[in-house]
Amino acid sequence: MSPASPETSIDEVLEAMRAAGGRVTMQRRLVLDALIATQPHPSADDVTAYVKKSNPELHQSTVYRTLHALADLGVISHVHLGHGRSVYHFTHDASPHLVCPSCSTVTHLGADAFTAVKTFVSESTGFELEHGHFAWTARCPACATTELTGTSAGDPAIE
Amino acid sequence: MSPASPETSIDEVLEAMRAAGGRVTMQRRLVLDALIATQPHPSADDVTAYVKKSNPELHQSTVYRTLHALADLGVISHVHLGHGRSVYHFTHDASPHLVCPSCSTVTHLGADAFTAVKTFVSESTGFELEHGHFAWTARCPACATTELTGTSAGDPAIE
DNA sequence: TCCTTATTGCATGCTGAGCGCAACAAGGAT
DNA sequence: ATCCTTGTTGCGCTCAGCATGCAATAAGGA
Repeated sequence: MSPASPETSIDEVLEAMRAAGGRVTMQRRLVLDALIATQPHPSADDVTAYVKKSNPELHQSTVYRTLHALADLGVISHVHLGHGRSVYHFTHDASPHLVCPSCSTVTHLGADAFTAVKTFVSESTGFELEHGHFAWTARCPACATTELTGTSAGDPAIE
Repeated sequence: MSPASPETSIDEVLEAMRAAGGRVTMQRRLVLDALIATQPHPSADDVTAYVKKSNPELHQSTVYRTLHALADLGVISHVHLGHGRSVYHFTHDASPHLVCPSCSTVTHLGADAFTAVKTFVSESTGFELEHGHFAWTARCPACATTELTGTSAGDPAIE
């Protein structure tokens, strides 16, 4: 997949971990690999599954711990998509995730649009919106037109 | 607590359940009571705890099932606040919940502000924002001023 | 090369939520 | 007022997602 921006270069990230007193292990390299390969919206399970395809012995808790370490480093963060599910993305993705309540498709609000919204909310309420931690529910254009009939009914793919 | 708006009148809601083919039971009345008493941001556990204070024999799964029934009826909906936690609110609260990443305080974006944001997003992206299912992360004014120093550090009260 | 200590793998634990089933009861029909 | 259908309840169990204690292992500075 696209090597993404500078700070997602695997070696750079690993170097940052080392600088922070951590250690560079094969497992962490593999998890980072998988994280990049499974972008843009992998769950912890997705990452684990990807790694295990080539390295079945790598344990799930190692993935979770690496994910935590990366989050502590500020390189990635996770977003809750509903119920237990949450997905991981590189921090430089600076706009909210949008989840369609009908088809569960995950997209991003554009950074520009987010900035505009953020500014508006900040000026009118004093709250500083952040794009992390939670997805925003937003019916995608396709579903919005398809389901002009039912108001709140539909098929709640996301709960 | 405040009896809230018309459709949160307990009897009215119970009548709606009956009209929908459901049955009016003491348990449901108790859960509704608790739901109102514990507003504005009760978790399923909060509701259960409240009910059990006076009716210890009412089982937790009854609470979950009643909550589901009320959600099916469209009377309430739940919002994910992070990890496992989710809170229930009456559907007429028509704006997103805001959770401060520092102090965990839960508030609402005003309905007017939400409408403005929704319109903007709809016109610029075609996505129809909804206020349900997920809270929005927003640093509250108090924390925003307090933590001018740390950019993304702070104390992640919410993960 | 050595030695400290971060990390791993495994098993186990935890929390929020949901389900199957038999007993029970709401409430329309009689 | 009584009956009978069928939605609900309480209980115990399951499940998914995530975390953690511990002994063994290995990174990497000295």
